Parts: sequence; C-alpha cells; structure tokens
Amino acid sequence: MPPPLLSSQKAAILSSLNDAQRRAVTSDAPTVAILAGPGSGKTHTLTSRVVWLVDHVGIRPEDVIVATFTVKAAREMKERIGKALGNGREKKIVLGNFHSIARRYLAAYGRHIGLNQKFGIADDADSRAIIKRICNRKPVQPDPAAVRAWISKKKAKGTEVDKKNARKDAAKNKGLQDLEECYQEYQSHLEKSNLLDFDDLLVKCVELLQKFPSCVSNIQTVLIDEYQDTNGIQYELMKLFAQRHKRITIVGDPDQSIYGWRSAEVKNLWRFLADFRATAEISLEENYRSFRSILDLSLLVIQQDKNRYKKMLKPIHNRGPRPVLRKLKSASAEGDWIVSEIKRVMMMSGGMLTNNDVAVLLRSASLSRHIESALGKAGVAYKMIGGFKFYDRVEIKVIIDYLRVIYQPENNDALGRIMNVPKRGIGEGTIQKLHEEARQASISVWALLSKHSRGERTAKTRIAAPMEQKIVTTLLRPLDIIRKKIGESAGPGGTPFGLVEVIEQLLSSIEFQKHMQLTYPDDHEQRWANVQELVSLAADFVRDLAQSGEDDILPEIEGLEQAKETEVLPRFLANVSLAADAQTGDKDEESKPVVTISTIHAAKGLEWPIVFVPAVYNGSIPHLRAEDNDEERRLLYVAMTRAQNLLYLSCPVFCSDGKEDGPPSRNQLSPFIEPINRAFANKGPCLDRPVMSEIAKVLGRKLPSEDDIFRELPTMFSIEDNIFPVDPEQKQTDSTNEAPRAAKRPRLSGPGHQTNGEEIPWKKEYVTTMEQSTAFTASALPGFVSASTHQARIAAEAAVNEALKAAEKAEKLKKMTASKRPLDQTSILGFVKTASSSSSSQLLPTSNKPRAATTKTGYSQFSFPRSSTSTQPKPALEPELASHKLPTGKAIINRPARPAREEEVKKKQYPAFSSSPQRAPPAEEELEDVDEEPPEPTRAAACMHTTTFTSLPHTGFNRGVKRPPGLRREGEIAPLDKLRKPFRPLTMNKGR
DNA sequence: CCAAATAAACTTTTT
DNA sequence: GTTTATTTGG
Repeated sequence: MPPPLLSSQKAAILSSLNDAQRRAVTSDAPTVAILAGPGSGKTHTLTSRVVWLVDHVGIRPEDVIVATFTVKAAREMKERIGKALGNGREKKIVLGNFHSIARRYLAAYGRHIGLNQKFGIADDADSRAIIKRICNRKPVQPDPAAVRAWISKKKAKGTEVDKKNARKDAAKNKGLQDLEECYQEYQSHLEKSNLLDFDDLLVKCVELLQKFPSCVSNIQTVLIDEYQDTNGIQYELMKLFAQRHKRITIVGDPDQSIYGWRSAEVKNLWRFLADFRATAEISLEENYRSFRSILDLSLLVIQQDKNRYKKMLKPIHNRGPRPVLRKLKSASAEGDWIVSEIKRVMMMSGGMLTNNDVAVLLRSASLSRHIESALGKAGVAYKMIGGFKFYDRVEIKVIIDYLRVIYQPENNDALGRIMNVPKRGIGEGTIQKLHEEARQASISVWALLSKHSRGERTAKTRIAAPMEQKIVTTLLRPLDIIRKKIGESAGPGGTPFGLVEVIEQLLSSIEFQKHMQLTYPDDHEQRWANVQELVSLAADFVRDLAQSGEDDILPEIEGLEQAKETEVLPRFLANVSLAADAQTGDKDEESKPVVTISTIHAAKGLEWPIVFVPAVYNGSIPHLRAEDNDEERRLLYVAMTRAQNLLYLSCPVFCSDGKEDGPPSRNQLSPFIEPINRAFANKGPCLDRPVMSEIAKVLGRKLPSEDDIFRELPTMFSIEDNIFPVDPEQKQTDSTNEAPRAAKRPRLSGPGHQTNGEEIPWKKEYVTTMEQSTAFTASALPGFVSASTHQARIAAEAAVNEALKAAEKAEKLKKMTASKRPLDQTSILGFVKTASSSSSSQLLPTSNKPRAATTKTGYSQFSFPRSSTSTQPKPALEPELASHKLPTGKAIINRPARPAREEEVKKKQYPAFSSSPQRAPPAEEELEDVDEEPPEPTRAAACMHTTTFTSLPHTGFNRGVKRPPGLRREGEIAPLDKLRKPFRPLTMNKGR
C-alpha cells in the first residue's frame, strides 16, 4: 500500500545527501541519534528522513510525530517537508513544537485526566503576576522571581525525579517549606482559573500519555529536532510519544545547547543513548555553510570548553576573508560602524548582496537600541526578531485579555487587568479587594461582580454607584452579549459570528479607539494601527484555519473519542500565547530587503551571508547574570556559526551610559575572544574581486561585472573600512593621559617592522587626528594602509599557524587514521560514561588543573587530558585547541567522492594558491591582500573629493541619538514596519 | 478611595 | 530610558 518508491525518486532523495546524511536518512535502526554540527544540513537530513520513512518505509504521515523546539523551527520544518513530500501530506503529520503538540493532545483527550475542556494557557506575565500575588500574601515575602524559577525547574525536571535531589532539597533550609507552599497555592490558583502554564502543558501531557497510552497508539515513529535543548519533561514526553514502537530519531548538537537556563539538559543525549542501546549514532560533520576561516575561529572559541564532546567541523568551502574583531569607541559608534560596513558590502557586491543577507545578532534584546537607531538614521530597513513581541504591546495585551475574559470569565487575572482599562474609576485597591473576596468565597471575580450587579449577592467590597454603573454597562453587559453571540453562532444554523466580528464588536463596545486617544495622545494613531493589525492577524488566522483544515487535528484513533476543537477563539488565544510572535506576512518579506536584528537565541538554526555580533565584551557575553559560562560560550559559538561569508565581532571600548564628567568606564573584551583576539582582523576585510566572487560561488549567485560595480559606487564612497579608527582609545589622548603615549612612534617603523605582533602603532597616529580626515587620508594612501594591514594579518596568521603546526605534531602521533573523532573516543556513549563519571558534569573553569590524574577509570577515553596537562602560557593557542584543523585539511584531501563541483573547486584552488595545503593560509592571505590593492587611481581620487560628504554624522560622538525619522512613515504602514518601530518605547508591562 | 505627579530602582536568553 | 513605589491633591 505504500506507493513503491520509484528508483528515480529514491535516487533523487539520496543524491542530495552526502554519505553520512544518507546513512542517517536511510538507517533502519529503531533509534537514530544524529549529531549535527552547525551548517551540516541538519534540517535537510531530518526532512529527508521523514520523506524516506513515509515514502520508502511506508509509514503513514499521520503516524509520525515531528517535534521541534520553537515555533519558527516547526514552521520551517513543515514547509520543507511539505515541499519534499507533496500532496499536502505534511498536514497530516503531527508536527509542531513540544508545547503546541502537547496542547493539541490535551485539547483532544484532556478530559480523560480530568482536565476542563476549556482550559486556557497562562503565559509568562500571567504566572509571574500570580506568583507575585502569592508571595505578597506570605508573611516572609519570598522573591517572586526565585519562586517562579524554582517551580518551573521542578516541573521541567520531569516526573522521573531522582531521590538524591529530593533528599538534598529536604536537607536544605526550610525556606523550602515556603517554596512548596507557594507551589501548591500557585497550582490551585491555576486550577481555579482553569489555566495551564507552559510547563503544565508538558506535565499534563505526560500524565495523559502515561495513563492513556492509546492516545498515541498509532504513532510509528518520532523525530526530535534540536534535541540538545530538551529538558527532562520533554524527554519523557518523547519517550511516551514513541512508547508503542520505540522508533525515535533525534538530531542535535551539544555545542549548540543554549537553553540550559530553561532546564534543557544536554545530559538527555547521554540518557537517550543509555536508554536505547541499539541507537545508531551518526555524525554530520561537513559544514556547507561557512567559509573555513569562520569555522576555524568558531572552533577556537568552542574548544575552550574542555569538557565538551569533541567533534569536528569539516569545511567544504574555501578559506574566505578573515573574521573581524572591531573596536569602536562607544555603542553608538558601533552602530554607525555597522551601518557603514553594511553599506560598503552592499556597494562592493554590486547589489548581489542585499539587506536580507545581513543579520545583527545580540546577546540581549536590549542591545538593539543603538543598532536600531543607527540603522534608522541611515534609512536602512530592518526587522527585529526576538525581544519585543507584537503581542507584548500594551494595547494588544489589553485586547487579548478581553478576549480571554470573554472565553474564560473565571480568568481573574485577565479580568483584573482590564477592569479599569479603559478607565472606569476602579482603583488598584478595589480590584485587590475584589480578588480577595472572590478567593475567600471560592467564586470567580466575574461571578462576584455579576451576582452583585444582579442583586443576588452583595459584595462586601464597597462599590460606589457610578462605578457599578460603569462596570455593568461597559464591562459585564457587552462581554455577555459577545459571549451569547458566539454561542449562537456555534449552534446549528446560528448566525455567523467569527473571530474578527468578536474583536470588532469588542473594540466598539469599549470605545477602544477613544481610549487610545485619551491615554496616548502622542501616538494614539500608531497604537490604533497596531490594534487594526491585530484584527487583520485574526483574519489571517481564521483564513489559515479554514484553508489548512485538518491542520491542527490529531489522527482519529479507533475506540477513542477525541473532543473536536470547533471554536476559533480558544485556538487563536493559544496561538497567541504559544507562538508569541505574529506571523510575518510573507508578501512583505519578498518586497523589501531588510536587515535582521535578532537575539542569538532566536537566531539558532538560521544563517546569513553576513553576520555582525556586536558588544562582545565581558558582561554582555558572558552576561553578568549568567550562571553558566560554558553556555555563554556556546552562545557565542552559535552566533559565529550563523555566518556564511563575512563575520564581524565588535566591541565598544567604553560604556555608553556613564556620567559625562566621570572617567568613562571601560569595557573588557569577552574572555572567550580575548585569548584569540589576534586571530581576527582588526577591521573589515577587503572586498575585492576574488573575495566577492568567492562569496558569489558559495551563495550560488551571480556577481555583477567589476565595471558595473564600480559604476554604481557613489562618489563619496570609501571602499575600505576606514571611516572609524581602528583603535578608538587613541582619541582619548588629551587631558586624561592614562596611556602615556608610549605607543607613539615615527610612522617609518610601520610596514615591515612587525616585532611582537602588536597592532601597528604607526597607523594609529594619524588616524587619531580627526575622524573626518581619516577617510580622506586613508583613501588617499590606499596602498600604504593596505600594506600595513597586510603585515598585521600576516603576523597574526603566522601566530595562528604556528599553533596549528604544533597541534599537528602533537596530534599526528596519536591518530594517523582518518577517523572522525580521536581514535579513543569511539562513540558518543563512550564520551558519556566518562563525562558523567568523571566530574558529574560540573563543567567549571577548574579544568586547568591536571584532572586526568585525579579522575578515575574511563578517563582515558578522552582525547584532551594529555595535552591539557602540558601547560602553555597562551591557552588559546594551545595545540589541542587548534586540533580541528588537522582533520579538516586532511579530510578534504582524502575525501574520495565529492560532488563534481567541489572537485573543481579543489583543483582550481590549490594550484592557484599554494602547493602545500598546510601552509596555504598565509599564502592565500598574501595573495588576497596583494590583490586587494588595485584600487585604480581614479577611485582614490573620487574618495578624496568626497570625504567632505562622508564625514557627516559618523563621528563616534553623537550621543543621545535621536530616533531616526526615516522609519516614521506617513500614510499606510506595512505590518512589518509597525513591528519595527524602534522609537516609541514599547512600554511592555511585564505583568502586574 | 482614585488619579496624577514625582522619586527611586532596574535592565538575559523563550515556550 | 522605564517600570514601580510613594506622595499629594481631588
């Protein structure tokens, strides 16, 4: 009955895969663990495996569960599976992120475990508010945030709690008592309001599937994406999904585990391998994404973690330009520099690269301010992912809360928030009292008010007459009417009253537009436009629901009746809480190229040709409040490995905030970068023909002719990254002579005078004079400057290569075989055992100690301890850190069957650059830099003429950057533009 | 008891 | 800059 796969079809699937990927896709082991480094075609492999399982193995799509970690990943997965599978069969697959799948099962079968069918989802703000209230009630007021974290952790850990943990907890102080009490009260509050928080969705689903395995009796196979981010409860859920046939495929990369703070446990990988002994382990190590230089440096970062599972990254592409570590004076200068660099790249690519190809990745969303303002000032379109969400806007949250109250009158929290919005003369005190009274009477606030207004039960809380009047006419009655209409429309032959109508009637009955005007006189138009946008999002939602019909529905199971979700409103609300982000209109994406600003977390799994990672200073990454520095390092690793072609790290030297008079506080370069900072270029790379055509090759795009490119260059254009001083500290020369100018040196000593690899001092000197003139001078003497950078690069190259060679020697002895891992580290599980036995995976920077001696059996399976005992002063350049180079270089050469295209690349590359691959790097760089020179005199002249224009706002001095007017668009506003909105602070209320 | 105005503290990452 | 606690005036 499965359509026998035509051999041509089969071939088509397989031919797009490399050897390891093919093994992963076609494996018939019951459980498969795919260890997939960045850019290794993880998603492609997973989607191919789904297609394989459906089309070749013959599993019905509806018997497959694919769980991802984020909504975005789920969306993309669905799209790609859809393309590969065809016939819309992807809709039958149970596909989504864990929470939404869990919600689906609970909506269908939740009543079996006594769950109220009409449960709602308590989002972040909700649970925070609830816990806060509980804490305030307590005599000893515990910290709400801590309580919340504790509760969440407890739930996320899963039901398979280890007793030793319980014991430890019990042994601890009796603050635990309070925590437990808060937990209890919190749960009972949720229950009364008929809410489940995010963790509860998973917990309850586990409970459901434990008690009623038949719900998933149809499931043949389960696939999990981003496995390294699963937490305990998700692990259990995965096992329960697959409990019938125990066929599971997981894909993950321990190096990219960045959700430990959310109780994700890399441990789960080891747990998986221990639980399923027959697991086939497959490593995907070829990296198709990035230039080699990017991977080299990323590995130098991640390998600082001594306790990680060692894994290779085999670059497929050429070396490419060296990643940049740029120092800027301030955060706003950093933003301006990023803009200048984006523009330079765009221009030098002759339009081959657009804003869409650029991403700015941030440790925290709050860092976006300067970036946004710089982009806005320059009129560069951008969008922000992560951070502020559309649904987080006050005006939107109010509407959502109204909708929640409409759906669930017993949702006291939502009711409490909207009770006085728009103003009804009800103050904080009254609301609190009503809550309290309702709680004691064990009824909902809504019921309390309702009864009071009907005279059935007079509230003890004093409610003034005008107040009561308002409540009845503008709150109770309108919402009741809407509820009634919804109810009627649901019944047979009812008048259609859809979601959009609900919202529109709501808006008019509470006179929301008027409220906007009164409350936000400055920007009520903007906010009202946001509300309109919500309406259109709702319309889209309804349309999508009708279109994809079966979409959200679970397969029918014999002998088990599932509740059908017919109502639109609850699904919309669930979508709002779980998706946590408005679906971006696809039309918009294509029309206007926009730069992406994103948190690193939200950028996982994505890639861009050009990536900026600003603010790589201590305190930002690693973040001050981060408790796991290894995770912070992985975060940086994730950020760096998003880049395909050009990678820029940057760091403002001074904190931007401090007082004007006091000495500006200094930022310290991130400790992850500090030891290897010399491996970076100190300014943007030359973007000459060879570089650009290499990029074109990787991206599979066509590069415009050189003539075309230069014809388009504006006259005022600087082809180099020389608008900002390479060493901004030098500006500080006058009064505060903290640096006693020792670096000053005659400029003669510049080129060819590289002694100890320090940044070429002679260049600073004239750069300092005035930033405006910098561009002028530098471009007037193009050869000069380039020669110096050339020198610097060669010096840095040499340093790195020395380290690499040393590493090579050390490693050569150990492993002459072309094995992927160190010989002794045969399998992931092998690593697991040692890892857990050696140090209970308390990965701490204590790894400098000779741990090999202290640890016991099994340690020999590690490959690194030997080298780590040999202490070297510069840890970054320690041989073992660079060991990845070895296999990479060899692998490419040894590789027998590469696709024809790659073969060509190789042939072309080596003869052209160097005879010896090992020593190729400096030679390549040299070549590049020499080639970098040909700025014809005409161009230099052009630059000279125009420097006056270039010099406009680019000094690092513009403080207090005003909001860019460019983004304020009069007339119609595209949805995305609204989301953009950098100026108007989005006044989020994080729950009250 | 409510609303407006002023002073102080705060500021990861996401489902 | 922004949310929250406090004070003051209605």
